[in-house]
Amino acid sequence: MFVVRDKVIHMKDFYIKDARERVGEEVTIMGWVYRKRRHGKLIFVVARDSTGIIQLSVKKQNVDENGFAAARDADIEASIVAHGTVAEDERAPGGVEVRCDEFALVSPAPDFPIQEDTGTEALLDIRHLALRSTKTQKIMKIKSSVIQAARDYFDKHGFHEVFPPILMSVAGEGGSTLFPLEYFGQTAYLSQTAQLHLEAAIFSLENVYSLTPSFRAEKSRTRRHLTEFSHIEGEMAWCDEECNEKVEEGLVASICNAVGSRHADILEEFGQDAAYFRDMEPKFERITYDEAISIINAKGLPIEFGNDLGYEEEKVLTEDFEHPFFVKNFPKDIKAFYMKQKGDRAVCADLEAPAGYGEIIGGSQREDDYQLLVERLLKEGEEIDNYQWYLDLRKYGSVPHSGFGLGIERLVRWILKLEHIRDACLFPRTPSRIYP
RNA sequence: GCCGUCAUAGCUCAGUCGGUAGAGCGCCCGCCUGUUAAGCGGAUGGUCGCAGGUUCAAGUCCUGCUGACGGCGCCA
Repeated sequence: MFVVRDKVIHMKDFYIKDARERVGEEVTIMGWVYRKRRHGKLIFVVARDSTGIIQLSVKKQNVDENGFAAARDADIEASIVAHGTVAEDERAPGGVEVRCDEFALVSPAPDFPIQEDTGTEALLDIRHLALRSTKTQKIMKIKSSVIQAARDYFDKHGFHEVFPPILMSVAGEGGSTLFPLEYFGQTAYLSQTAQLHLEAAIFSLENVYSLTPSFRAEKSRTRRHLTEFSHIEGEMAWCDEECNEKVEEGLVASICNAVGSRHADILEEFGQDAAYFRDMEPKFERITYDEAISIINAKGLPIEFGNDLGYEEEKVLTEDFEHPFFVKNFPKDIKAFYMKQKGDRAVCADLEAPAGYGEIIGGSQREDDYQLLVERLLKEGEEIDNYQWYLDLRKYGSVPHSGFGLGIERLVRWILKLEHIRDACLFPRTPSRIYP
């Protein structure tokens, strides 16, 4: 409850998106000043809230003296409450405006530091204010729906959400760089994947997923990397790699369907075809690593068999695909120790987004044999003691199982074709930015 | 870790051959009753990233440093 000009207001009961259905009615707008144009005794205030923007026309003859002064003094991003009648008017942006009979300033916003031509760096320095932009607002709505759709999918398919630890004693994937931290006299690390702990959880819940931040201490300076990202990971007992890919494509297609049908307006504002997402089928093409190598070579980019696909290779490989697709059966030497192997190959698949937006999912069937895991850990120079708990999972009722990790920001970036992955993040963390 | 670019007003930038620091926008003041990131007039605004060097004179040339941005590698 708060008081504006002697009126007690208990809650907001009008959102700007509903203006068109409320033409002719009196409403109370609560929001922030988005734009302002003064014309002497007439002031146009464009207000925004979480749902949209609308023009408020404030005429001196229609409001009292304090109200007019408030409209005159309300700076960009000042918080305001206004009352008036919703009217159709083709002179107003969007064709609807509110003709105000009351206008009050809730809190001023002198010298808001963002204007039209503010550059990337300056915006990142004041991300806590820049996230008010309608662009960020829309991106975060998409991200929210992506996560909701993912949870819906898992729920419908018999998964349980679990909450693995973020504080870890050892690496999840050998070689990757970890953020160390002081933990009561010993060194702990921020999790770079929940996978190992999810593997433990399947012996209780069989099909599990988690949504956690993951951390990578690589000084990656690219449009595809963050040091902290939102990670959806799934792990399934009694599930081979084929089964794994079915879950992955089902999940991604179902997320795309949901976003396509719920947010056609936002997709189109970002230049995307809503129908493409709404109608996406959970049937993604599968190619092998060997086929990928041939395609890349055929396109004139030489790559030797046995090498991992770098960004240039991914870009060339993905440019002709319309939908996301799997690349399967990478040579075992370029993949992680925990993947099941078959001959010289890892039993794995990465899901690549089209048009060079990069890997969205990395997944594999996991090695379920105790001895083979011990051998690989030793070969990589790891301390077996650190992994004893993980090895125990193969000692007590081991089962074939598979799992995957999906990068939420990468998926959102691909859906909206965002320039940079940090645009898909409220407070992006990169090697050079941990503030604000 | 590697390669490259950049750093001048609150923001976006210009600054020629080394010769007293500029513009647009914003903020502030004034005018304006239908604007569409309005328009017109006025005013304000600077440790030229930091340190050193060359020179009568450095935003400009040289050296070092710092920071950010762009790209590679690593990955989701």
